[in-house]
Amino acid sequence: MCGRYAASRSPEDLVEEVVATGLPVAPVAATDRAALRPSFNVAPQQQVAVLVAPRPPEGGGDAPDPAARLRALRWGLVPSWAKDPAVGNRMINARVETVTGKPAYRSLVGSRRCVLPADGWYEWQAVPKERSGTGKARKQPFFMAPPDGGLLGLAGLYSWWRVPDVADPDDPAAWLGTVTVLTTDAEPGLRAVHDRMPVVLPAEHWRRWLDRDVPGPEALALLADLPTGRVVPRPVQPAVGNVRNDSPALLAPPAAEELVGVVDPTTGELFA
DNA sequence: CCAGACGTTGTT
DNA sequence: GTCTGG
DNA sequence: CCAGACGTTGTT
DNA sequence: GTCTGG
Repeated sequence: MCGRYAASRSPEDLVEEVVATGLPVAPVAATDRAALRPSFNVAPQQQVAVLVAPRPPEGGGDAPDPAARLRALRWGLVPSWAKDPAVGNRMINARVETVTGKPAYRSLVGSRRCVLPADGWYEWQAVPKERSGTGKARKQPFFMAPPDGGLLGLAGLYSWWRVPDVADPDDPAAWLGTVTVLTTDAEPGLRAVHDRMPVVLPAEHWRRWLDRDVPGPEALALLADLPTGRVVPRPVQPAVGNVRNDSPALLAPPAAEELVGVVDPTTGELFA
């Protein structure tokens, strides 16, 4: 499901676009700026741009800073009890149906919710070998995105904790920030490619989803009955499979011969 | 009780 | 087959 | 998610 | 940390 996506906007453009939705966002910290490289091929274990809640009031009685923050977090959640950060290799997704029952995720639902800004995400359609002209099993990548190029917000959970081995709290290595993407059943228009998809949260829900004062169950209720049809699939270059490839050319339509045996998800028929 | 996992996807 | 690296 | 490795010794 | 498996 969601193990690869595109996020090609600069941090400054992201902030501007999110502010335009009505959600205040603080300027990007210099330390995060360098990590927030625009990319057409974002992969697990990389630093990704994540919207997190406004900073809670510090000390006593101060009003909270109302602005959300755009932070760089590592994709692949590492819970604070993890002895080996390699557990994050497997925790790139959390099923929304079961998230409240999972030890690795349950505690995050109440106060560590986030939004991952994205252009769209990639899914690979399995092409059975008997259908592909070559007689070999293949996978054809699709890009799922709004036709108008609009910004998506993927619902996620994150973790942020002090690494005890590093003495200096000002050392960037003294803190580990990681994130996972919530997944759900694919909407009907996408199921011919893949049966799961990330939870795509409309911009009008971002503020409450991020709000630490909104209890977990109430926040999860925001994810029920989300609108469908905003995202449409289109076949793209197989080169997207290698994360070292990163350019807008990945989104070009493949040659017709690449699509032998591939089901057009918009019609359910094979590509001609 | 301690030891060990803690996750999702897709596939034959 | 399974894990790591990107 | 896919691509690519899958190993050890000793050396700078 | 917290739950499951033994």
